[in-house]
Amino acid sequence: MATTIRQVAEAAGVSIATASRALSGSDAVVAATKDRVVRVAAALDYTPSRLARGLVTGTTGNIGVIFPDITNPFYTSFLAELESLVGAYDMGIVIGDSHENPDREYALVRQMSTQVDRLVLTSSRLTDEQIVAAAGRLPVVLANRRLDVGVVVPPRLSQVVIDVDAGFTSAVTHLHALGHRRLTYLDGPVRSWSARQKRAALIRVCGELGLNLTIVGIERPDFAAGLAAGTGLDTDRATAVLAFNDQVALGVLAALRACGIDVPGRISVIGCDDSLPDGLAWPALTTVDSSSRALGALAAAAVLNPETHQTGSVPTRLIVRRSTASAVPSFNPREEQTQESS
Amino acid sequence: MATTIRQVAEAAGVSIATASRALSGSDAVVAATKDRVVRVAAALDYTPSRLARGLVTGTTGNIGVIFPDITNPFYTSFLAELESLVGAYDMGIVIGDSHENPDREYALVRQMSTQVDRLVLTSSRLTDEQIVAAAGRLPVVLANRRLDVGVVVPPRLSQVVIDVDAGFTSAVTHLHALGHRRLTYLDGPVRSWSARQKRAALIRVCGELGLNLTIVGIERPDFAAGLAAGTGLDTDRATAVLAFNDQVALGVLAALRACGIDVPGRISVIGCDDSLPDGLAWPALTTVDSSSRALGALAAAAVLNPETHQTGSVPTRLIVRRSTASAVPSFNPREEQTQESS
DNA sequence: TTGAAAGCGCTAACAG
DNA sequence: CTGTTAGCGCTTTCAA
Repeated sequence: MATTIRQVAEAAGVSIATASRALSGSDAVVAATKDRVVRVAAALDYTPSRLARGLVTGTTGNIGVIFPDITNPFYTSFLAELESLVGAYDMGIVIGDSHENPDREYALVRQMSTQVDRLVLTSSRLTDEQIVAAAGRLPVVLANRRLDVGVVVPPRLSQVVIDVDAGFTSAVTHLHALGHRRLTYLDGPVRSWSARQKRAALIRVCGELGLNLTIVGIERPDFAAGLAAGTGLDTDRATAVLAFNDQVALGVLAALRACGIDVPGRISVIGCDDSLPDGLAWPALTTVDSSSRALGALAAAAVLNPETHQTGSVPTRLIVRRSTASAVPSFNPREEQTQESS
Repeated sequence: MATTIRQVAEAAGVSIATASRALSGSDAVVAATKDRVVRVAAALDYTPSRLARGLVTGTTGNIGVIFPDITNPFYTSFLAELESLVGAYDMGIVIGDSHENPDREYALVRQMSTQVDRLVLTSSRLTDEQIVAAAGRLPVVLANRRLDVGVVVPPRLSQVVIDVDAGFTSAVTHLHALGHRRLTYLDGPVRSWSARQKRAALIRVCGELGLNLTIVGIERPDFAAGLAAGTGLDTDRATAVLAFNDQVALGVLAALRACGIDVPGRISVIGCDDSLPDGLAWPALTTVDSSSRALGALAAAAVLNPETHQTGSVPTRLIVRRSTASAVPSFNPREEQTQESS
């Protein structure tokens, strides 16, 4: 069994209360005693039980983070940033992977709520009601998701998001200026709030500029899905492809390369997120830059300051690289098509 | 405040002991009572406190996992696999990122030891003594690391590793058969046990086959480092490059492509690990396949069975793809060089 | 400045 | 079958 404070107290010849005070740096204990206790504790390799402390103080020193898929680099870098910032206050981090399953996510929320001080829900697949309920148990930070307008936001619920509007507007404007008129969008997960945001922005801008938009659903927003989508791509239907994220765009790039379709000569490709190290994509990928690290930083700030309701938003902007160029003159121009989705 | 078992007991008109028994599925409760308690608990949205339960039972239902760098996909997929397997038993997962810092790692070990049942140390940068000390506090699973021969292994310490020997032997043999005689190796982190293993295997095989080996140290085993190393590569010194992992190899590939150096025409490249989705690398990367997912599965098995000391090892094998080919005849053959390291 | 005692929420003997 | 009681390790009043 591990050393307890009781053993420390006995070895130091003081009461448990005094030992506790000495160890927690209370000023209500004389220096000599304090020193002795601290020394004894070190000698005994004493580590205070977080469980016991948590039970009495009501705070555990842990924060919980839940993802839909921990394999996705978007969440990994989010987590890395959050960890760096929060870890400095020596708080522990409890993680949970919902595997995109709302039921499992809610089970995780309940399980965690008894052992963490605050909860970070990334791209939550829960309903607004469930999220509000969770916020009733403990302070919650919603990341990459916002409650619907009209839902009353509980006091201890913070929301940090990525504002895709500017970036997507630039992306489509950029394509339009290059002469593109038909765009295919590879959409994100069905339950994803951010996917909905991106889709809405896209539909709006394409409508304004008069671009024909084809929306294609994919299974998971990863490289393999992009590869599959890129392989079956109808190059007659569009001269440009925009992907939900960089992983998917990378897959598209690989597929087109394998098919011998030139990028950006025959078709232009745009990604989203900054998850890719510079030089990985070939050709270099034009992308809507939106840092999940920055989102992690925002979440960390909200976590560390749970009393004040926080709202934050990460800006996006277009980074133009090699994968976009002028649209080729259409060989067999078709009649105008209406927007469709799958 | 959250609902406690006491409130459930009162509302159901039973003692808290009975409530506890009913909720934990004990058979020593009559069905009617049990039903009533369970129903009341559900109505009150009761969630048992893991802290309180842990304090009395001595088991928390959590496992701790510590990494040197959670950003590295090697650990991400390790974690994903571990999580799937362990999560099924609804155990929680507490993570810690040591940032390659042994002091921080040991602090994490201590902090975690009071709130998890078992600890998984991946690629630990601790000393053997520290690891043995940790195993004295709680069952430990060492992943991607093994204690030095001669160190007595404590009863509750399991060790799971990747056996790089076969894979690296094949890799060098493969290069040798293609006519390569000069090989550059991009080495892994200084404190890494697995890097030492790979280096040792390489030195041995190169010695046996008579290949000239140049070992180059890199900072972090990631894409950027590979890019840097690839850019400054001395193509006179070697006709083949072997990288510590696929991330680094990918960087080398990108650098050579940018420099207009043909792969595998001018130089062959080999990676390590299976962290890359198929089709990502261009040209397709010949690699020493070693699954970190498989390592995660081994770790999960050891975690779930802590009483029996476990030892496991993931096999490796060479997967030949496009990035390796015959060595070009040397234009300016130099005199034989001896092995060196940097 | 220190100690005694209460109690955080829960489980596990031990009686009844 | 159920209730009473005694803690798990710690912090925090309240007295001394």
